[in-house]
Amino acid sequence: MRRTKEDAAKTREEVLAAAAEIFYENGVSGSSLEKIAQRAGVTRGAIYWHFKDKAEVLTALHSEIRLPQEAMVDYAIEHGHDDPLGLIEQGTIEVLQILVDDEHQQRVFAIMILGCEFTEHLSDAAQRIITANAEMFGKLQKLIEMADEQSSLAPLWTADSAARAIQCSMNGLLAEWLRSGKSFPLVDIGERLIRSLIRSMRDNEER
Amino acid sequence: MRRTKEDAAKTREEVLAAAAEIFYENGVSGSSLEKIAQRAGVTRGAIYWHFKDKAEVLTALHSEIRLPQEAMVDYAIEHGHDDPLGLIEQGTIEVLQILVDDEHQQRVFAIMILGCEFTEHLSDAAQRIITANAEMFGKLQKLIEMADEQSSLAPLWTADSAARAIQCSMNGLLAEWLRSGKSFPLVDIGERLIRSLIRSMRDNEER
DNA sequence: ATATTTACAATCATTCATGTATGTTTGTAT
DNA sequence: ATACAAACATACATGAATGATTGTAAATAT
Repeated sequence: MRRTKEDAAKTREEVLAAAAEIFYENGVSGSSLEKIAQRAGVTRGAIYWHFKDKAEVLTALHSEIRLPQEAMVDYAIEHGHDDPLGLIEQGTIEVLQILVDDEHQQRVFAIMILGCEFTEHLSDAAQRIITANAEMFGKLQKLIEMADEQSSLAPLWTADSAARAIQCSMNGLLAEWLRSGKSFPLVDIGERLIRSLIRSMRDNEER
Repeated sequence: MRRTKEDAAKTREEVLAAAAEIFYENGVSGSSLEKIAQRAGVTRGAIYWHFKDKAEVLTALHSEIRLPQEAMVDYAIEHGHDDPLGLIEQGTIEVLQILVDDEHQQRVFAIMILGCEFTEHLSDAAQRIITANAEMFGKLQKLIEMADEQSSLAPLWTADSAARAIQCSMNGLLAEWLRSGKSFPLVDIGERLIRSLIRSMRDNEER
């Protein structure tokens, strides 16, 4: 049995780590505190000691994550960088590189962004979403391959990466619009975004 | 009491419409069939007559939605359009315009994309996500305003729209990467995407 | 050395959604 | 006119998760 402050802090961290895994696997609503406790090697009593309820475990997970982008953006605002756009570009890439190596951050982000309602009982629905997305991607890819054969695809892009980029930005656009309560003009932003993307995908002097 | 085939089909549709609303408001896991039944003006018995369980209601909602993009993409593949990239651009904008006017589609998309785990008990966690996103957006906007004052922002963009576009594509990138099980190189795609965006935001002959 | 608090474990009662089983009414076929 | 099945409503049993309470061993304060 553990008693010291350090041990208590350790079990707290273990509970949070277990919660991230369980939430990621079963979704937040699909995860019981009992499962989390088992994964962490404790009982529910331990969880209730450190946290009020499941919601507080979730907010603890969320507050644990410090968006690296924020620090970067704050720095840029304070120092008045001479090339803000270049800073955004560079910072974004660095953030992505850091994220790729941090599994825990990935899980917490997934829980936050996707909600992760991939319960066993709803797995077929989740599966349909995934396959539908995959089909969409395949068709997009074929279309862009046609453009490539007509030599109208810029050398920066491949058919695969271009299709992926379009898919990502489109779904991101929809998700942000819906999440924000439709607080910005969808068509307006979407038009600029897709137009910029497509323009960069055309061979520069082509048209 | 209703008995004819048409009446039965009507209640089925009413159940689906109610389910979309309840799912959208409470999240899938947070919605009981009882609540859906009440909203639809029937009892749970009616739902269990038309559907096996909650999962089947969800898949019915999902299969109801026909992605307009798919029809467009299929058409393009069959007909071999001479400008595939232009077709994608145009088609995307049209899809967005249609979506803006269809509340039901918006709800179903929100359920599918976001998962919508915004239960009452988790509302503070959801709130934190929203506010964190809003803060990120504000800082991004400020940064881009700085670029604008240095006259390095292309006329196509405003600080607001540019910040929104970056936010959308970044979150979309992360979401797709996580949802697809990390099936594509995040940094690679992200670098091309953000680079294309930033380039289109710079004043053309500036650098 | 003793008291008190910490950090849990174990138990219990309650709620709540689910699934199923059965009842009831009405359309429809014969 | 009667029989049967469709389209539900009602009632009940089950199980699972929750929150609360209680117990307890060790750490820490005095």
